[in-house]
Amino acid sequence: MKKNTFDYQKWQNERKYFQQEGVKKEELELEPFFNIQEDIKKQILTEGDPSSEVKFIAGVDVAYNEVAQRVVAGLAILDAITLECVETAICEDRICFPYIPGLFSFREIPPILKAFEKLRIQPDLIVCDGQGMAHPKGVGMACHLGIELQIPSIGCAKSRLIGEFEAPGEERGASTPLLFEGQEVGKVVRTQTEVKPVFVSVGHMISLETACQWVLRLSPNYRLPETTRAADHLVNQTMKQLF
DNA sequence: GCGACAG
DNA sequence: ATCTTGTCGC
Repeated sequence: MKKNTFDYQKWQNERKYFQQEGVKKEELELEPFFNIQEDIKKQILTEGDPSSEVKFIAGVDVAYNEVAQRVVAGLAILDAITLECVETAICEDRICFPYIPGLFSFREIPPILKAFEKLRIQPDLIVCDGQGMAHPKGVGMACHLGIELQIPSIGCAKSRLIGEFEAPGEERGASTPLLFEGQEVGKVVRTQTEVKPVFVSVGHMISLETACQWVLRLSPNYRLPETTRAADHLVNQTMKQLF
């Protein structure tokens, strides 16, 4: 089996790279990706409170059709005050990377960046449907995207990837630390009373506390932030219509 | 060696 | 992620 030498620039420019090479998940050389994650990790800023400047917030989500090998990445820009969707953007493309826990961002970021290019409004904050620093190497997709775009970002995942935690209180707003190797890498946050909590972690240029405040503010009526819900609806609707 | 494992 | 019916409730 020939080994693939990974070129990040090429990967970003030609998202069909792996598909063209016919690289299977099992024979994928992981070291190059770990090295990229190491570089990204050094750039992560875990402090910041952009709240006063936040006018627009981007929700990000991606839908897949494995059979057709197609992917739809979607962005929903919400007004930070009214939570109304003021702009959307999508990118429909071929799937370029397999799903591998820990390397999730390499699968989702290419089409997401394409969608960002189509945006008229530049958001002041990004909420991702996945982990930030609550990741085996501390570099979840929210970190990767935040670094790539140099925009404050939050990871808000529906389930756990790493770490241990105690269940938070049943009341909306309750939270407990998510611990990994002796460090607090995120928070388990109850966004709705007696509803399964979400996993919040820092992406880039924001503190964990501020990130949790935003997730709560963005989830007044449902378990997930309105940003994620809007983006989710957008990509599912688009994929459905596309078949 | 045996599970666990964001979407 | 996606495959999938009905059903309970506001």
